[in-house]
Amino acid sequence: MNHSLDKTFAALADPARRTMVERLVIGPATVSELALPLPMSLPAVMLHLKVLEDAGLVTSRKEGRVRTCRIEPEKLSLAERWVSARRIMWENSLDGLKAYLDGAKTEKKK
Amino acid sequence: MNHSLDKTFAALADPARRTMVERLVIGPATVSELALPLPMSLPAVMLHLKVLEDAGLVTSRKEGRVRTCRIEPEKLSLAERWVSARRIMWENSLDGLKAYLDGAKTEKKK
DNA sequence: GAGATAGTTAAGTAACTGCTTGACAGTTTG
DNA sequence: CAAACTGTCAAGCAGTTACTTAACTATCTC
Repeated sequence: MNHSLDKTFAALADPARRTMVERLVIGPATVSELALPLPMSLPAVMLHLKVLEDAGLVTSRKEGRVRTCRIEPEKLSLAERWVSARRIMWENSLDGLKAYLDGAKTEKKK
Repeated sequence: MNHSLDKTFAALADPARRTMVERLVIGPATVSELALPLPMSLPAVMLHLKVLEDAGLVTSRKEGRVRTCRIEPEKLSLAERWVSARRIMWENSLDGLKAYLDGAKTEKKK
């Protein structure tokens, strides 16, 4: 469980991989399409793809000589839920409540 | 901007650091308190704390001989927003729409 | 079947991470 | 002041990450 979050967050920590994810949320893409905007060699892109697949964020299938990649959004929302749960916990804490109220006050001042 | 996300996600990719964050959303804590559940030396915890501070997820202040750490939730919600924006994009894509409808169907079957 | 296309493997390298132990510094407390 | 407490610095080490280039395989297209 935690191990899964490790890999998900680690995968998202790299700008090249986030760029790949940003492309894939629009729809499936080939390896070359993913590589297009990235300033690196194809083998390097393959390694990033492997990291994303290992994290379960992306799956791919090879048909003929083309590998088509698509996003796997469950791991994405797993990460989202972890973060939002912590933010909510913080909002329910005294520390967070105070900061929230202060924030609301300065918001009004605007 | 992207650089900030790099550090935030990288910081969250480590279980020790997530444990520290989980402690801090409850309220401020000292370095020793953060170290208590972690299976490592104090200097190691300091390094993790440095990573969290570098990412802007945590701030700390030393009073006397005690360093008190507290969470800084803005970076947390920055990461949250990046992920949720991508999930929403995916849901609006044909790929995501299809998967969503399929999901709703299997959900009904239950 | 020759050549272009799309991807893969291998080998090597430079930099970064995550830890350790040991020595040390500043701050209370008895 | 001496001892205990809380944290910090430094050196060093093992393992991982993020690439590179070069060579290769498999698949289409003409």
